Amino acid sequence: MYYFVEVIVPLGLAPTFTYQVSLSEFEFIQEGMRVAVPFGKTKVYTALVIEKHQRNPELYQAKEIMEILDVAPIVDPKQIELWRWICEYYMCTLGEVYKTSMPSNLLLESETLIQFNQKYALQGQDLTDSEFLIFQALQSQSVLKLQEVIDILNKKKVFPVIYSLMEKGVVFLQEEMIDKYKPKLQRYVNLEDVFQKENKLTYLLDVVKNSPKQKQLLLAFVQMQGNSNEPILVKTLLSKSQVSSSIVKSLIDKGVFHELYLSQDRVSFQDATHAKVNLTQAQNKALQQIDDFFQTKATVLLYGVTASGKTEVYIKLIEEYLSKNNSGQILFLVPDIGLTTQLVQRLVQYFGNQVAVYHSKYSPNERLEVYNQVLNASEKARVIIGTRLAVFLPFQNLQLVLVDEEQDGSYKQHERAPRYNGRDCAIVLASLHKAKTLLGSATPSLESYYNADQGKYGLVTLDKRYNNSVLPEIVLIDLKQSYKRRQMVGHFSNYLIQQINLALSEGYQVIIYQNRRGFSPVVECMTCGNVPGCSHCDVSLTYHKYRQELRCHYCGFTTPMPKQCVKCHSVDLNSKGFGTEQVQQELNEIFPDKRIARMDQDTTRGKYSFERIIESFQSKEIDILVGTQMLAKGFDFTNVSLVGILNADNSLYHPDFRAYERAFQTMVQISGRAGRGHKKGQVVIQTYNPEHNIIQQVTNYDYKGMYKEQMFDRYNFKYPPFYRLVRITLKHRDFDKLKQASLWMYNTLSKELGIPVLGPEEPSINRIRNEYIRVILIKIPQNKPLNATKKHIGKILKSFEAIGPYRAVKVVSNVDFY
DNA sequence: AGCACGCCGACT
DNA sequence: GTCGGCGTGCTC
Repeated sequence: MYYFVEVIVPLGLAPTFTYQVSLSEFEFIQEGMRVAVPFGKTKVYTALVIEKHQRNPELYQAKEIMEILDVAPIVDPKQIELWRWICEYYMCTLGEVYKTSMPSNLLLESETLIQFNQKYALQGQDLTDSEFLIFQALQSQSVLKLQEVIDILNKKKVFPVIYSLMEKGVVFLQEEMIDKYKPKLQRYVNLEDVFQKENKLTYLLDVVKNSPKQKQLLLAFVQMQGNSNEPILVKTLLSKSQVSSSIVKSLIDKGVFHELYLSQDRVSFQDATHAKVNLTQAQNKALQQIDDFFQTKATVLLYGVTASGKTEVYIKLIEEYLSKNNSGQILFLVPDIGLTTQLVQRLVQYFGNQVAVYHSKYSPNERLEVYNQVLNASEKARVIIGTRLAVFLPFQNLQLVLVDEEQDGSYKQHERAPRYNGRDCAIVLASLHKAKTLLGSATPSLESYYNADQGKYGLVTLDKRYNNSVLPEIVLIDLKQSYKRRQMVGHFSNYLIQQINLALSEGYQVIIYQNRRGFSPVVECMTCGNVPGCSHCDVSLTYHKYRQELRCHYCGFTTPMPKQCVKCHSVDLNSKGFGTEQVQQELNEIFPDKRIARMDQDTTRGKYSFERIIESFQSKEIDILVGTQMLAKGFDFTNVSLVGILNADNSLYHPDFRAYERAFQTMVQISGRAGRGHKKGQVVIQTYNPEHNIIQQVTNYDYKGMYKEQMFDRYNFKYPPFYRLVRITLKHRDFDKLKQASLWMYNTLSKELGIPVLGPEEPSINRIRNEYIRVILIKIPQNKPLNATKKHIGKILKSFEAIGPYRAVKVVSNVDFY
């Protein structure tokens, strides 16, 4: 009898693979366990068992697995179900979902190691030059990595050399899987057993009576230990007792203590302070409505204006669900990492160590620990705060999902497959667990509001700000007029400067929003009009003054700022447009005695730089904060009375059907940072188009007006939520080949699908990293079966691949692209 | 996807 | 001649 397992490998390959196992392995293995499998000629992958069976494959001989890596499943059937939904809906492979789902520590790949064969008798006389170099290297270091061989020989194709060395018996190859997880060990001490008695203190003090420091330490120790007999962490013992570590050492030597190393959770929070949330009447009513809706609906949209106190409602809801079900888990999604810190601090006050955090800036070890806590339904991970990645955690008893700022584009993953939307996956995840989902936003996405409108979601509204604070007043400044009347200093209108002065003099802080980083986007030669562009992409370079360089925002290419025009050598270079860096500089000139900081991608590179800026702003070390749309996220700054939006127009004119919706959302969100304390806030919007509908709707906080108008356009021009979009991107280095290929693709799609297909369009940036780009847009009407249509598209993509000359064209499909 | 293999032009 | 580029086929 033969026994097989069906596995997923972490690659972009559609099929599952069949491996043979022995009877005892077959009996031991459960679905959801990992196995190491040989794959292809050299590789070893961590595969996941999703089925056990006895169907012997007819067309090939199944390989055997190498090793079983788990003793119990680490992935459960509900996760696999979610994965299957994702790969069908977002048109990707199970392997890709598997790969993003697992903490990297659980997905080890083999590394080829070149080992010296100790039995090799000769001294290298029979070797060629290259072979001798390797031989030499192996004398000092008996194991070489593949990359090291490449470096030593200084060439790329090293396998011929290695093979010949193998034949000559000098080396052998070894595939090594390294277990990357290292538990974090911490030093503890405990009393030797002889002292572990009722009256230990008197007994002990006698032992150390001649040493005041040791006495001091022991007193602290006994106090900390109480009656528990548990080991005590040396670090805290030292800080409590205020003595040096040598005292610990001498007590160990005396035989009073013994030391031990215990593994420690990498992330741990303080206990809850047992703070209580007190809801206002409006919040209470909202909570009540949410609960009522959850009786009949799985998903509820909480539409609450900025600073209406949504977070308190969330906290109360979490409290409710935690007490209702004593092993229940709650997932709290946030759009990006920057937001977690503030939120975690708040939630820890209420839920203490039951809070866990999960996002991509966590180290692999930290992520693995949280993964395991969720898998084991640990008390330490009852409330999980995370980014979209957190939908892949192995929930055992998920009761409630919260999605804050549900409209935020960062929920959608663009860069690589699976191109999923965390919000939408969260809703599916919740339904698999029969849990409830609450979407929250001050400016809901049209999609979600539409769903609420249609009765698919419950809709709960909070239209008053917390603490009776009022929505900030919005003042429009007409830039055309202001420039004409010379009421501008740089990019600041006189009015805005005056208001900044006023706010600062009253002790408030100011936020200035400019949605462009760098100093100025374009450098232009005033003599010949030449604009330096990126040599790899079809974009102009952005001037970054601080580093005196030109940078490509698409591929990261940088070059020093030229002193003269590269074309005509004129020195008359001028910059057009402006970014955050220039804004900061202007502010420095206008307000030389104020502390001005900047927050954008350039200043928030490091792991904690984001938090640092936020914290120093909160603690009033900064007077004026300049930033990009990062600032639009739900930060709670209580001391900001004024927000300035320098140029509202550049967000309006994006060639994107969501541009207006987004412009509305960011402007309202940014405005919402003002006046969160007691003083009424003010927002100054500078624009060339004060009459523009979106600007007017922002000024009047007219979400419904915006919704109605935009929905009308979406319907007329066949966009979501009325149509589902699938965007196909084709890329290739050869312009003509790409043109042909995309034409074939367009023709086939539009002929076979019988639904609207647009393109193949040359995007406004038509070359990135030396690859040309074409885009095709497929619009799936509501009355068409979604999955069948996607399958059909998938088939067409397959037949595209089958065409020889087109094979090298990279094709990416992006469902519901944002 | 990622990798090895094999064919081709460009140089030491 | 050798090296690296790139198209092609394959992975249980």
